[in-house]
Amino acid sequence: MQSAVQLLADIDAEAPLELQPSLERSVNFRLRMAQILAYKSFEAKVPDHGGAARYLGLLSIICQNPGQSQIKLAEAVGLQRSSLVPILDKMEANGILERRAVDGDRRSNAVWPTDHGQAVVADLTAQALELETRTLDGLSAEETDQLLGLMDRVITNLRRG
Amino acid sequence: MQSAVQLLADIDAEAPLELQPSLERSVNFRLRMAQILAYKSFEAKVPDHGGAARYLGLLSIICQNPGQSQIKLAEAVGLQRSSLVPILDKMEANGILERRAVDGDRRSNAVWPTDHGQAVVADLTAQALELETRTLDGLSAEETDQLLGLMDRVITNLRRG
DNA sequence: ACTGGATTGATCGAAGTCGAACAATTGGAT
DNA sequence: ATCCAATTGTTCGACTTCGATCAATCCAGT
Repeated sequence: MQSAVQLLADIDAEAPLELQPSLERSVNFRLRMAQILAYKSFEAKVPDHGGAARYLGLLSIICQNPGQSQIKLAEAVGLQRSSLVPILDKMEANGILERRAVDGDRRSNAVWPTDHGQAVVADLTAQALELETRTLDGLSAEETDQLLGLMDRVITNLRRG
Repeated sequence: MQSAVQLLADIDAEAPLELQPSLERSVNFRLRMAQILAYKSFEAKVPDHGGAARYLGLLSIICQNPGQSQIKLAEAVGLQRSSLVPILDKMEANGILERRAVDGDRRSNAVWPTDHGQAVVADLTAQALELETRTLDGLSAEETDQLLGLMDRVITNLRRG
């Protein structure tokens, strides 16, 4: 059986290029490749909903934790708070979320989903689950659990890094 | 045991924000998070060598497959060929690689590493292996093999997606 | 009550990536 | 030989993210 670790060019190339053998055997390299493929796969097939598809993680957090400040949201998704501003601007303009004033702190905004935003998240989440199903095709329930558990341990290690 | 799947904010936050439960259990979400963490972890600790650290994968390919065209290199690392131009410009200016004329096709460039470029790749590859060791801390050899195998299957699935 | 440092959101410039162009070149069909 | 589509590298404008900075606001210490 051929290793799935080939370079991205292999998708439609004749003579695959090679990496240093030590990199080719690396989990980190696979992480990068899998993430790129998953990202492209998702964005390619999903209606954009005005920027929502790209930031489903963010929007999901907003729905599950309505009323958070922008700074907490930025931290939660690993963006700078300055990067979040135009993203929220766009989603607000598209009627997906609202910025509301916080009483007790006039610096802060509370970010709330609109009804439309909640519907969009539900739709996109369903499509993310479809991608998940495709991603895990052929893996048994036990193997899926193994993979999730091992990835959790890797993530814990990287956090401490 | 607590799940490693928390949002990135948890690194130094008090009250973790939550995702939709279905997303929280997802391999794709973990892929994204792990990749972000690994990327930051690597770039944070490694000397830049004039842009080489960021493009270790590319540089590794160039060393293992010297003389390739820019278009093949771009495909191999998943970049547009237009995006590769300033990257190669910079590395060429820093003496890490060369663009040589190809006899038989005057449109094409052959990209070759310099001696210095090869030394840089060796150095960076060693540091990538260190990150790999940290990433896999606590995993047995069998578990590491399991993880690599499962990720290969996931990647194969994503390719077909 | 006041002051100084911290926090929040916003703004700006720099850098990276993409996609649509473009010029030069190649190769195939006639 | 000649034309026309495809290929290669490049340039350009749009968009995204970051880091530094700013104004407004909050809060702790006095």
